[in-house]
Amino acid sequence: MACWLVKSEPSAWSWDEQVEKGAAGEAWTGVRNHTAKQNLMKMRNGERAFFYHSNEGKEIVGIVEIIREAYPDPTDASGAFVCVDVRARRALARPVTLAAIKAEKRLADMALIRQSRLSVQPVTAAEWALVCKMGGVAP
DNA sequence: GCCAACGTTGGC
DNA sequence: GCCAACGTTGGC
Repeated sequence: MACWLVKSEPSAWSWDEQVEKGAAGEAWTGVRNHTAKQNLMKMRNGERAFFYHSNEGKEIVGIVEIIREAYPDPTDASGAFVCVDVRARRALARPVTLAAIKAEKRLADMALIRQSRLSVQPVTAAEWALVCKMGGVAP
């Protein structure tokens, strides 16, 4: 199973808002980048993604699960982009900050660092396991 | 099809 | 608020 990381500015959509949606989840809309779209298209039901707060916080705060695979983004009038539905699974016991990720050599190749502007990105199994460990949750 | 100008993201 | 990275647009 592939692992992912999705970014959101908490002022636009926060982890707390995601948690409030509960098991029903919410559409992950607003992606307007083709590389990010490609990644959305690859997501499969049941896969997990880290929920990262950009700008404010700059840390991974939780884990979401894909509950609906890619479909046309209702917020995109052009019809070119897609969204998926995700539901919150659990918060990290300790958020993993960007600074902590940068300080960890084994995470130097994370897309979060190498492609800082990409809002939907793949995470390797090794990266997933390590970030979970740093965050105090089971992989 | 190239490339300069411009806009956006996101860290600092 | 600044700026680097990078995607997009539009003139040629």
